[in-house]
Amino acid sequence: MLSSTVENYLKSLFLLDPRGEKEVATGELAKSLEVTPGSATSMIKTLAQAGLVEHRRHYGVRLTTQGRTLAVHVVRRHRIVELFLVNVLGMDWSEVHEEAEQLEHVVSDEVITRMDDLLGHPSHDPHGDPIPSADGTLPTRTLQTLSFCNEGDNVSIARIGNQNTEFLKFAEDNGLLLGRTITIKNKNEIADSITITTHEKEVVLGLAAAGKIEVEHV
Amino acid sequence: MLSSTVENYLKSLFLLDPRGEKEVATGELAKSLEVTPGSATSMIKTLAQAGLVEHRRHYGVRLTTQGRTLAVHVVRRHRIVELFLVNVLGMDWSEVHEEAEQLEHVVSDEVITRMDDLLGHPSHDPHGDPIPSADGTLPTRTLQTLSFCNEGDNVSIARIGNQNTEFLKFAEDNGLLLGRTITIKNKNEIADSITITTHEKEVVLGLAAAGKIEVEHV
DNA sequence: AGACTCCTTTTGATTAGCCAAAAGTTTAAT
DNA sequence: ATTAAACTTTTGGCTAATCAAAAGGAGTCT
Repeated sequence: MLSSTVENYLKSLFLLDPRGEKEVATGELAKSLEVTPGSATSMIKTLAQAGLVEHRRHYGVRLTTQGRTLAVHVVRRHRIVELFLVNVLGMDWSEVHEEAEQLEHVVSDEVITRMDDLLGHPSHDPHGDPIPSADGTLPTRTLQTLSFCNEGDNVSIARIGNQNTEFLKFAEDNGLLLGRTITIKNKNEIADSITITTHEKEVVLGLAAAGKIEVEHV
Repeated sequence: MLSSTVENYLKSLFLLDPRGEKEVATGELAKSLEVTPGSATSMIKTLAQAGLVEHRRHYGVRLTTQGRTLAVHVVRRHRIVELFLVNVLGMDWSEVHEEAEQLEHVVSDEVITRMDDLLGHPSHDPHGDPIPSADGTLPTRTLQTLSFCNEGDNVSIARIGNQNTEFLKFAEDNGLLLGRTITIKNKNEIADSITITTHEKEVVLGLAAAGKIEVEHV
């Protein structure tokens, strides 16, 4: 059995590079796990030893096929648990991330399978992130961030790429919910802001925040 | 936050002495946690330091009020999770103990409260063990073990005091389910056995096994 | 090339838990 | 009153994971 720590390192590596396209820098990994770079280096060595990552000293680290498979399963557990907490236990999507962060390391495959059945084999979690299937395949969608949309675009919200509770509460309060259709009223690169309308409401976002919201054209 | 290890020590102390009547021996505690006596001794010191237990060297250890409160909450989490896994996810009562053993350390109070609501504030878990309420009170019942019953007694099964999967499967296969009414057909102290009937079936049990089954007279 | 900056890696320490085995206590038995 | 048996505690050592701080690479700018 993998320790929670190892699972978290693998998960972070996966989330920092879901396609396995690049090498992840030690510092980037360390930051995402909130450990010092030295800690990350030594864990990378351990993971490399175990064949879960490939490490080129001073350049970066990349999941092996084996490591990626394990990482995907952690992510699957996380996302199914999140959706379960929202759909079955009625929790708020803004508060389930932390909880799932713990549960992902202890729920058995048996439980995950049953939750998945009960939920009807969902393809996405409450934040719009894809749920890997049991065999490790990931549904793909081509999304665009809100910050790249242009004035007049009509788009539907597909994913919120920020798990921060405050951010999610803000989104919820302003009608920025998955599936909602919104219109880009104004975009101002200089002012670094974007104005959108959803139903009646008008909301102004900074472009950094808008970069965390992904949409599909309708 | 308490570590899982500390929670397990507290829980074991509670289960070995639910009423807080006696001092628990180091060896007994060590055996129940499957650690060496030396490990138990050193953890006992840590717990005593933290004010969670009282320790009389060479005599035994006992939960303080504070320690007991924490232990009861761990037990509450465990039992609610068990019932949830059975009633909501449809798992078999024989397989939920191990799962709950892990989950009890990570599920938040929020989740436990919601599970409890969904389950309708149950008083007992799938094995007939009482579920402490959120304020720490335990429902009490006066039960008798099957091994103390006499020929001709008509009793209803109230609790199975053995979490072993094999044992629970055996019980299930032989109709020894909570709430079932059974009749004691024969008891033979010399042969160390007891014969009972449930519906049509006749089952013979050793007295040790019968000692793990608790019943209520009807 | 030399110097500088920004990373990464190494080193040395720390903490929680665990074990094996030595040393110490208690109790019971002669 | 000794001795033995059974148990508990202590000691020393191990592993996983962490951090702080020193040392080491890589790339950049002059």
